[in-house]
Amino acid sequence: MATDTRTRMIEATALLIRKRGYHGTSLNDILSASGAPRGSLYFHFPGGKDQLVIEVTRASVADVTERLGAALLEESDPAVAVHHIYQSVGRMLEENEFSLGCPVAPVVLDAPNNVPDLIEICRSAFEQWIGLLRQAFVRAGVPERRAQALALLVESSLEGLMVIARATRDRTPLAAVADEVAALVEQAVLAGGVAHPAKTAV
Amino acid sequence: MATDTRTRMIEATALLIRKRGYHGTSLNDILSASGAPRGSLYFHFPGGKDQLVIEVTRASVADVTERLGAALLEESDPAVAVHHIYQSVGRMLEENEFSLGCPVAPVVLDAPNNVPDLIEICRSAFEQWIGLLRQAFVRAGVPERRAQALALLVESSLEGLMVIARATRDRTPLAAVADEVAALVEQAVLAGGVAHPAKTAV
DNA sequence: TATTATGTAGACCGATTGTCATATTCTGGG
DNA sequence: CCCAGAATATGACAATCGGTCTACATAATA
Repeated sequence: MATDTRTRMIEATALLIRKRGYHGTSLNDILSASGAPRGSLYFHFPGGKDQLVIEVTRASVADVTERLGAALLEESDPAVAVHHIYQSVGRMLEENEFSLGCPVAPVVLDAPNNVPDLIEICRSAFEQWIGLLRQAFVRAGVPERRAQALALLVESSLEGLMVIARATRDRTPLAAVADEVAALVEQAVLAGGVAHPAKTAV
Repeated sequence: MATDTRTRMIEATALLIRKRGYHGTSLNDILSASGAPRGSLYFHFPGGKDQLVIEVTRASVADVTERLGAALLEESDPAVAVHHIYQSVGRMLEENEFSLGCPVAPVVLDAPNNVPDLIEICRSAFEQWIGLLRQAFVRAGVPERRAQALALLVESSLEGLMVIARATRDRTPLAAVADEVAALVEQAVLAGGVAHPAKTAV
């Protein structure tokens, strides 16, 4: 039974942070959302709110990492995989009426600087996600350097789109960017097997 | 002077919100940062914190809009202009030791849902910025639809990069994505004036 | 029954927001 | 030069909320 209360707390907190950020989520919110009594929080998380948020963020990141990795592995063409990823983010936003975003962004923008563990978790989250994307591109023949740039482009645009879509309550930007980026990835894959990539700008 | 205190409050709040978000910024923080006493806040902003944040966000958005518009006008080649924009965001991040981000994102992720004015300001901010980018691309000969997709890509990646760079305390992702996106814009400009979006212009 | 592991309740205290009565500064008219 | 009154500034105050902690209750075990 212990774990039940504990996991309910973690899940409730994960949702609330994605909705309202670190400071926007109070213990009262967490308790009423998880139906747990006040004191239980300090039994399960002696470190208080910070410890709870750290565990929540760790779990959320692991979840995203797993799903991102799976999505990239089940499609051999990374352009298709990338397209799927944008679609699934769009679906997630719509299903939650645009009130939910990335679990990491609110922590980065909102969290107190005096919790180094939390910042490290966020840093490593982005590193992992970008790394997964880069690897997928490399596997498809894109040169390392270009693969990294594309991975950054995909990850950053997704992160940004989650913010923009939340403000505009509109899913269509996701689709437009998905097309553009998928085409670019496709092009990089084709160019990667052949000569050298177009890298010059201006 | 009255306006002096008022503007100092607005400027202090703008900074704090970009650093720590809506809920992470307390009235005490604002007061001590602006050197104003408590009561003055409610004299200048009878609506309290919400009114203050609304005015602050409006001002910040106007500022960004103005600078973005100027950056896009002073360069005829939008690829170059886009490159400059990424650079200037990177510079801003570095100069502030990666503790500052977009003024709108924290409000979107963090703000209370019961202030519709605030949400509307954020929605319209993204609309304006994307519109400015789209117009610049259209002026350079990119078809409307493609221009919109590219504008979304630029804006979303910038927004995302500000979050990622803050977590990683690293400016290099900005440069990598800037190269990639500028090349893509260049390509779209070349293709736009001509016939069809064909192969890569190496 | 005694002891320990697990879970709960609510008191505590500082922080936060918003209000108010009073002080000070500014302004123009006599 | 002074004064009336409008505009602005001030910090003490109340109400609420937030996070933390200690004392208590229950269940399992020996």
